[in-house]
Amino acid sequence: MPADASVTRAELEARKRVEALGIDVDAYAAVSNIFRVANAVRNYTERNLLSEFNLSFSGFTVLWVLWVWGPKESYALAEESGISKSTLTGVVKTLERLGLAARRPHAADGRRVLVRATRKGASTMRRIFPRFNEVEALVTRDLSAQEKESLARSLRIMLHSVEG
Amino acid sequence: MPADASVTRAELEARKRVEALGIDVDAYAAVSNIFRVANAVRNYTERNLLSEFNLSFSGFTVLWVLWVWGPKESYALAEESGISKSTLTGVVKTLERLGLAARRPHAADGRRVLVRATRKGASTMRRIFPRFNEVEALVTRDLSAQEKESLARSLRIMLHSVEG
DNA sequence: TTGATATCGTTAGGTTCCGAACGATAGGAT
DNA sequence: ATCCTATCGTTCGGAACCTAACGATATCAA
Repeated sequence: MPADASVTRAELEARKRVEALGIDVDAYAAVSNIFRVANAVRNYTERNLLSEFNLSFSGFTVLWVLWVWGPKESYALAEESGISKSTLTGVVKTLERLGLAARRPHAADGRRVLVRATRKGASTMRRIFPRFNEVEALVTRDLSAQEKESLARSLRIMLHSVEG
Repeated sequence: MPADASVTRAELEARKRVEALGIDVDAYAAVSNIFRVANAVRNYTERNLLSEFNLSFSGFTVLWVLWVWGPKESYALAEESGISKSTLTGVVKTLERLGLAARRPHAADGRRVLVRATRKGASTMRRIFPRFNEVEALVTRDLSAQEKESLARSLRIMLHSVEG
């Protein structure tokens, strides 16, 4: 059975409601479906994988960034993780409580703090990430390699537009 | 100047870190960029548009659903908005405080509650939605119509995979 | 009619999340 | 040396967010 790519009932209803307003329907369809998918994958992952490790999606993301980039200052870590620095304070506290991350003062600048993944944090990521990627593979299983690449490419272009 | 669709430095770093783990890189690239874009657009919209109306992104989404579908029971409203029913209770409280939504008991079933957009809620949506769509158009401005359609199509396929 | 079971929305408890305000530190300028 | 300003991470207050548990209502069987 081929995968279903038909427009959902919700989308049709929405279009009917706004079609008199001079709306860019293609832009609406693209963006609204990004939110739907992001939401669905996030919830799925939190329930079926991250809860096992007492990690929130943000906690996972922050730990992931530390794992990939190595120790990072708070501001840059928040930026890269897509959360505010005040939120980061709380998330890092939780990671510290779980023994997955640690803080240390900057050698030369008393204001700054360096956050790093602990050995336990790194080994946890090595266990989680392959399973996270299994979810990524699962949710993209009905896309061809070419479709996946095209999807990623379009999203990178959008990222450039919204961040620029 | 053509839009930039090159792989970001963050992505390259991530690939280096995980390439020994037998990872599906195409799936990773597709999914991780969905999160990045969703996050960026959400934050951008909350700061530059919704804050003007004291609305959170969830508040906007719930009100949007009510506007499009008409009165809805709590469970269905939560489902369609992509949040849990307990979260919905709080969001609807906020919308009621703002005078944008109202609750009424179900005629035949004492357990159920119907939520609807007020007149003020509807008029607020008529003001917000065109501007929200402007943001959608902005963030997709460097995609062709065909690329936008293809993007939405791929996302619908993914939604089907993760929700099925 | 009563009792067991299911369903609906809310509450409870705890984490995440944000912007704004705050202290502490840094780095110039004079 | 001492201001002035900028920057860093934290705290604060309030909303959003989840799961689990709860009361109220509904449903159906005995």
